[in-house]
Amino acid sequence: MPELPEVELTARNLSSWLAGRKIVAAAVPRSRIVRGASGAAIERMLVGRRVNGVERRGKWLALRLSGGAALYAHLGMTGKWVTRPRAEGPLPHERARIDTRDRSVRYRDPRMFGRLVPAPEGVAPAEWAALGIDPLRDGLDGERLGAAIAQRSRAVKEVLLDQALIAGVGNIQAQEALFRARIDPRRPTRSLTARELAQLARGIAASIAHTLAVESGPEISYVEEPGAPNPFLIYARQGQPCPRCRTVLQRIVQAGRATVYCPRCQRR
DNA sequence: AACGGAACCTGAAAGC
DNA sequence: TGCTTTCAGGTTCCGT
Repeated sequence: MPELPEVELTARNLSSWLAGRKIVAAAVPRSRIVRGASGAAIERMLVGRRVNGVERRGKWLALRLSGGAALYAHLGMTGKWVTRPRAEGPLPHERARIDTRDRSVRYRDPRMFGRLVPAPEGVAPAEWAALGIDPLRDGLDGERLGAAIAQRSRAVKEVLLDQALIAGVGNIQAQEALFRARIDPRRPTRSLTARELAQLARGIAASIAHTLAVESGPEISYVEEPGAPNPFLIYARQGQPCPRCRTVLQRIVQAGRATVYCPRCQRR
């Protein structure tokens, strides 16, 4: 279940697998992942084209193709791009495959919340165009963060999940960043001081950098998967002691999503 | 306009 | 053991 760091690592992997190479075959069976187009249309767009590069913005990916075309992709909750030998058969929940002369790249997605959006003329889908500041691509400091979110009255944790404001932060990164910044997730966003906004911007950057460092590799594991380690400071650690002050971490629900926080060292 | 809640899906873990 | 419930890091849509 990917957020900015996992999508960034996916973009790097896809780039190393595909950039500069020609697509010799593609298979995109009909599924709800493909909307507003047919799988066959995606196959036609891909085959014969060269992959110029892979771009990420927020939780979206863009495969830039020769001739000005692009394939936009979102991983949803359970989407994952992996590479396999061309001779290997379809993986469980495989929704697409892209083959070069010497490798096969597969898209797996059990829950099918992901998306594949063809753009033969390169025109980005509305979801891509609507994305806000990307902390990794655009850089984020207290001032820019404040300009994006400061007037909001909703809880800061909920506002951080709005992709139109800050792109790529999801339920884990929001919790981790607020913990690092020592800010209570329930605080009305507009109550944050300039100093706290600066701390939060640093917290977001630090959490993303930490996640990138610990998760990099050709098969990115998501923390909710069976047997996967939890590399996070507080995510899903309710009931455990705070790593900073040993107070028991609490779990609450905000806008239908779980939030874990330390009631002592995250300031109200 | 903004908000909460349900919906979209499957699979694994926890509960009974 | 096996059935039921809950939960999951995604977005979107609908009613208020």
